[in-house]
Amino acid sequence: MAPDSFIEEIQQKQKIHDETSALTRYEVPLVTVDVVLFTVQDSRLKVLLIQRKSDPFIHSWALPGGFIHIGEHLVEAAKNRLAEETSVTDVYLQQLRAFGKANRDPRGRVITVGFYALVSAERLRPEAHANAEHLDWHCVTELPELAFDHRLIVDTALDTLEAHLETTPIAYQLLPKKFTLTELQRVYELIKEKQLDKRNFRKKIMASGMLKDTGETKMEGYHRPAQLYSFADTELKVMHAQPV
Amino acid sequence: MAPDSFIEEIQQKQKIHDETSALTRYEVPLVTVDVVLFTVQDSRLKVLLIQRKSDPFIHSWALPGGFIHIGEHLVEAAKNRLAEETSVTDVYLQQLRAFGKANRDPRGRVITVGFYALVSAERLRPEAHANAEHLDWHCVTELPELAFDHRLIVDTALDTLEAHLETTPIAYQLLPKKFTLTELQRVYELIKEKQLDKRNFRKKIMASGMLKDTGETKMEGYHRPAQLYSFADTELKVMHAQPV
DNA sequence: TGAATAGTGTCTTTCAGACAATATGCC
DNA sequence: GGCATATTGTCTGAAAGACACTATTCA
Repeated sequence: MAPDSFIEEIQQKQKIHDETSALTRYEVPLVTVDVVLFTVQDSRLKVLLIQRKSDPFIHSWALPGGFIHIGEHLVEAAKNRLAEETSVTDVYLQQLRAFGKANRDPRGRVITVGFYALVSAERLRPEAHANAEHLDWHCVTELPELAFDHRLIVDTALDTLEAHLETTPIAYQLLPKKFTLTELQRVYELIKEKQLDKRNFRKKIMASGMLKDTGETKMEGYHRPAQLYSFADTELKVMHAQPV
Repeated sequence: MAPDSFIEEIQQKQKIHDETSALTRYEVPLVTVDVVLFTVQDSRLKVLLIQRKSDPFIHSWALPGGFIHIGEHLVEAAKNRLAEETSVTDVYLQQLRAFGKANRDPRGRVITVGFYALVSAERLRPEAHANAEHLDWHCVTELPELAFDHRLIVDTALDTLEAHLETTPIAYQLLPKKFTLTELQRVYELIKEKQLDKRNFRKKIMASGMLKDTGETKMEGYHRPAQLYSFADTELKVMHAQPV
């Protein structure tokens, strides 16, 4: 091979233009993060999806995410890619696991670290949607076909979320700061996908000591107003800094 | 820069000699797998560690593991690196999660996917130790200082193992095919780090339907022989192929 | 007073945990 | 018989689950 064309080829390879060139350049697996962001809207559990603008899977829906930069901790990478792609910040983030089937990305070898995130509808800035035509919330029960193995990641997130619900006070991450017991029960019912008994639910929640009565009430419609509660442990409210 | 030296430099960069050159070559995070291999020996829960022969952390103890090859699924990579470094094969493998603090490897940006593995002492070939002077089992209660963030990975593995013990029949992975109820109870006690009541333990285990009475007995010492059991679900005995 | 949701208590069943005596084998 | 471990059942307390009526607000 002539030195000139060889240099050219090498120089070409050395330059990263976009995701695809990064993928073909190296002989090592690349690493991305993908975030399954949940919220509750209109009494439905929803996931934020982005419609892809490029191949592969052009026009398909996919999870927000992207490549990890060289100096970023994993959680930071997840936060940053989510913020860049969706303008959503200050979410509760938890790692699921790594997803690394050798053929999960047709462009090359890409391992992704999946996260789930929770955000309450009230914390969502409407601007996040304004500039992003190809970004939308989808009910977890009516998901479109997803790009890559993102369906597996979403399903893993749903299972993990349900398991965490029983062991960790995370449901409030999907609610406003002050909420009624009925609203809290709705969140549990949506995640567990089954109806719960009102008396048993309240008995259990109140016994757990998670909640603090704010003394305020909430009127909505022509009926008895409901007590408003907040989560008792303010320590738990700060974003969970997990070791990664 | 003269073309010749440029080509030379590029060619140099293109060649991966060892882990360190791979680490300095790329501007992207690299990915490894690390395996926390547990076994029960002499009534102790032990972890397999390797003494490092090179910097960083030279002479420190570390988990078996290594770089993921371009075509390997994650689990395959874990199996292969474990086999290469320790000659141990046919283990039960389960992913923990990705560990990716930006500074966890002083050589550069390395993200590792942690696994835990279970192997029964009887399945361990003695040869695995013969050729490997720098490879040894360590009691989980008396671990030396570990390289990198491997202590965090081991602690995560212990927590995960304990959690899985309650939800999945995995304890038999640490036992011979046929075992006594007392032996099974020892495994539970070692992992949970507390003593269990013999009657309550047997009641629960037998109620779960996990076990099958082999009809055989085991004599050991001058006392009543114990019944030998095996795990009932042969499906569960095959190595668990998880989606990655 | 009618409509709509908030709020509350009892009974039953199930599961976890404390607890001790008998059985079997070999010396 | 003595020794060592295997094997077995009852009682109690806690938590989960089934179940129905009263309270409050406004039109």
